[in-house]
Amino acid sequence: MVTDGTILPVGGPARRVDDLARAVRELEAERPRWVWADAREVYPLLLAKGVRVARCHDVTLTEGLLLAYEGRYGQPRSAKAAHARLHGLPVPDDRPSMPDTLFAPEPLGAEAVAEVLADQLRRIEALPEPGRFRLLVAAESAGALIAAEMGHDGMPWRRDVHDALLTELLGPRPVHGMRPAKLQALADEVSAAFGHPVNPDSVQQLIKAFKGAGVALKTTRSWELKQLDHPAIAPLLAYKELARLYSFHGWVWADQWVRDGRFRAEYVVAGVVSGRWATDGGGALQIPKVMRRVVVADDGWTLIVADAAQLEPRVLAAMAADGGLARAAGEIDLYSALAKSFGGERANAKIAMLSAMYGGTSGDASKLLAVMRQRFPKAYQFVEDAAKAGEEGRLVRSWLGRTSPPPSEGWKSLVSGPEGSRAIRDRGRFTRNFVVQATAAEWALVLMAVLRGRLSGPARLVFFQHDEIMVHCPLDQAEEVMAAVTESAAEASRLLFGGTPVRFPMEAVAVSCYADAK
DNA sequence: TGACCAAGCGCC
DNA sequence: AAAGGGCGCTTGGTCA
Repeated sequence: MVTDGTILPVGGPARRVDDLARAVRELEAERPRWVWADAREVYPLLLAKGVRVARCHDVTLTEGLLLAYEGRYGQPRSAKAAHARLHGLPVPDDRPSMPDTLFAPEPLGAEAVAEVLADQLRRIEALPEPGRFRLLVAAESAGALIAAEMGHDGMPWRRDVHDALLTELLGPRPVHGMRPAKLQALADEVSAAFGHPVNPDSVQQLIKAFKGAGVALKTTRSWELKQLDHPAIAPLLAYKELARLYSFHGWVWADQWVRDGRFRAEYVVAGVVSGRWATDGGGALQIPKVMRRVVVADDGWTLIVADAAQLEPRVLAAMAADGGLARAAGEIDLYSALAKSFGGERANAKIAMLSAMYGGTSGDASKLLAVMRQRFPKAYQFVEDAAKAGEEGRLVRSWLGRTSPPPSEGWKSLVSGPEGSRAIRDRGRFTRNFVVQATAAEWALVLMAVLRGRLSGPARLVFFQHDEIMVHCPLDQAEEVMAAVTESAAEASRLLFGGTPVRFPMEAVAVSCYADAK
């Protein structure tokens, strides 16, 4: 627990404090922007003491953004490393692959952090679009606060409902090392269908067993299995689905991750190169939809759930300033609005957009992409340029300046070899997708930062999944929180794209159970 | 025994 | 319904 530290006011002398949490609480009344080396190390300790802050500048996250922009992706980004670089000293390695050096025993002094901050602000001002990058830094730093708060507050998770659901699907919780009854019954059915014991968790055993039954398989992916006709298929598919539920989000998982009626996830801000969040244990971003019925608001409280509709194509329309696409993106259902350009077929419009953003080539994609190129030339060109940059080994950037990692040495050597064209295509698909995914991620980050600032009283953000948010609040706050969500979406759009005609609809619903949100 | 990889599939 | 970019997480299986 942090009970002492140093506070360095702007322009003033450093002040040692015995009780850092208390000092922060008192100074927070003036709404300062706290600068700290790493929110992940500081903020959970403050939250544990009941202290929350409105704004911060996270030096580590900012250094990561700046290094990537400068083409130095992957260099140590901690405040300590940044300080060492400034002074030409040996740089401590703080990459995730070096866990034992992640938390330096000796923290950086406040004066040194201030020095790194000043350097960062200089580097930001020297960028071609400092205003955009400042917004990115503010949103990323707000994300650090939100991630820590969500980990602290937790999403409501009813263990009794969870247990009932698992028991219904799998049978009662088994003793250690045993399969639940229904899972074992399915495994027995699979073995019976082959006439000998087969472990359905073993790819090797399955492929061998199918080979013995005259069925040649390259993989045991469910979509491949579904095309086969064999008595083992049905129980095997059922087994795979339930086994995943059991091992990923079963009783053992709940023992580890659910306490006091809350699932406390460990989010990793900027854990994905595109700026999406990742998780460090708990799998908060991969909770199966069937588990949503376990997320239930407290008595007298409600869950406000909202997701941004068709966020990525809207982001593309706004970035590319494509008039036609922007007009379609002024509608609630973008794909329906596009349908008439694609022979009246909404599904075709969707394929065309997704193929453009992800680099798809299968099926009807190329024909539909030709239509896209003709009808929405600026949007088409925007993603083509991103793909070309990647294929040529160049960097690409999001709207606010988050920058893709440079190609690896391995890629560069691959390019001239026999696998070269494949490597080039893969890299093009990556950068094509990066500009859209990264900008969508920063839109969502800005939305959350704005929304967090608008929440009052006990309302709390408790869940975030790429383009979807959840707020837990007392019932009588439901209306104001729903309005705040919609207003925050509009504000995020304005902050990123100014007066774009593109709309970013974010309809919020109030439900007592997450499963009722759709 | 532990480290590491591949397969597979959940989410967006 | 999926295609396809990004992830996390578990199991089985191999190798030192």
